[in-house]
Amino acid sequence: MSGTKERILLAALGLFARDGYEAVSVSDIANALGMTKGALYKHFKSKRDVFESIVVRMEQRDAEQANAHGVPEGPPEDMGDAYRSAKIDHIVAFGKAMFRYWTEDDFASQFRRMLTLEQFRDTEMGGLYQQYLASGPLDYLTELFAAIGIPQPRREAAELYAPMFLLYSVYDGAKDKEPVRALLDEMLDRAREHLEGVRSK
Amino acid sequence: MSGTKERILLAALGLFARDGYEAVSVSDIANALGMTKGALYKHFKSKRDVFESIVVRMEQRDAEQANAHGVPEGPPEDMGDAYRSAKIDHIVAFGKAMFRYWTEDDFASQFRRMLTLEQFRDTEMGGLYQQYLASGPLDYLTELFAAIGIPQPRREAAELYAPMFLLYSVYDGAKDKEPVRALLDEMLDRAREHLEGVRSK
DNA sequence: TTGACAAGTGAACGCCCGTTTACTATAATT
DNA sequence: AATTATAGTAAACGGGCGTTCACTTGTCAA
Repeated sequence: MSGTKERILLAALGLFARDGYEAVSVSDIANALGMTKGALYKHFKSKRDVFESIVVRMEQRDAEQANAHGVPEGPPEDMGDAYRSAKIDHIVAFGKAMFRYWTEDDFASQFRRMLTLEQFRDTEMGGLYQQYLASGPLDYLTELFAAIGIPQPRREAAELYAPMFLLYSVYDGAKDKEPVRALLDEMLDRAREHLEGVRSK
Repeated sequence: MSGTKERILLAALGLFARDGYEAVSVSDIANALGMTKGALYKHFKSKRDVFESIVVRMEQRDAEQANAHGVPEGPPEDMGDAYRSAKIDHIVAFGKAMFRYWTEDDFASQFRRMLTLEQFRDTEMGGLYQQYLASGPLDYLTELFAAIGIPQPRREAAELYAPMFLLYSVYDGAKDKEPVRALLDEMLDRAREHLEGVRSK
């Protein structure tokens, strides 16, 4: 038990997130930690093993995040306006927390960028990217909206998630991050107002 | 004049768009065309040269696209409601055309995915990605909205562009592309209705 | 007909890749 | 105190990398 395995994981993730898996050599990872590449093979059996351990680690973190901030299943039918309004508040707050998680948490932010770079390599990577960052969140929000009786739930889900998704990229390229966070909050607040104005059929 | 240079460019772009620049070897490109890598150096002086030629080619295509579908500068002040409404129609139609261009045009679609994979490598690549796909279109729409007196032009620009940007990624991962195009049209039409309801101050 | 040139082959160059191996030092267990 | 396990080094392995070079074609102008 020495924490070296963890340090290798984090260093590799940082490099994978900037250059992509193939462009990073085992020596690059080892050098970033001031060790030789031979030592790295005491902790991982291959370069691919490092990558896969990162994915496993993210799955663990994601499960924790979901338990902490997740939106539990609500009662399926006959809800009052006040209850639905509270639900909408909760979902929008959840969206803001998600944005901060994927931009400000070091591990999640780097993992997001790494997936972005690997998404077209094969169907497995494409699936992971979709699941974590594209159609996954979209489908999840669609179900939440459907469950509280919002009409056209997919369109509303896209309306809510699209600003988050766009601003991930704007955030990554922005020198000053603060206006991006502010714009995100403005847009999600406007989405919330819109949603609360929508009548369930 | 044999068109071989062009074929090399297209083959390389296809591979770069799937695997990323570093993960593609000169042999890969040559093999895709049934030639040896030595022949490739009769047309380009290095692997980097191939990449840079692709970027130059995209710049040419983009300039043509802008001339064909571009929104010219309108008269700066004192416009009637009918004129502003026509302007909004034009901008939204321009957005739909842009989406189809970046998803259905082979060259543009592959170039978009290639830039997505290279965006974090250095500031130059990051700049290109932002310019073509993230803050660039956003800033452009912001200026258009500001020019016709729409209040909070940046927020409205983000509201219009965000669905396009999200659906690029959903489109890439979708087995059936048609519902994605339909959702995009729905969302842009709703944005248009919203914009026409907004009063200029 | 000859000569220049354009386009392609295939082998070679030095270098770096991912991985394995032999070996060393330190720490923990018996 | 002797042994075993752990975590590291350094060198070597075969192979693929980007690039160059000597050489062969075919085409077209002089």
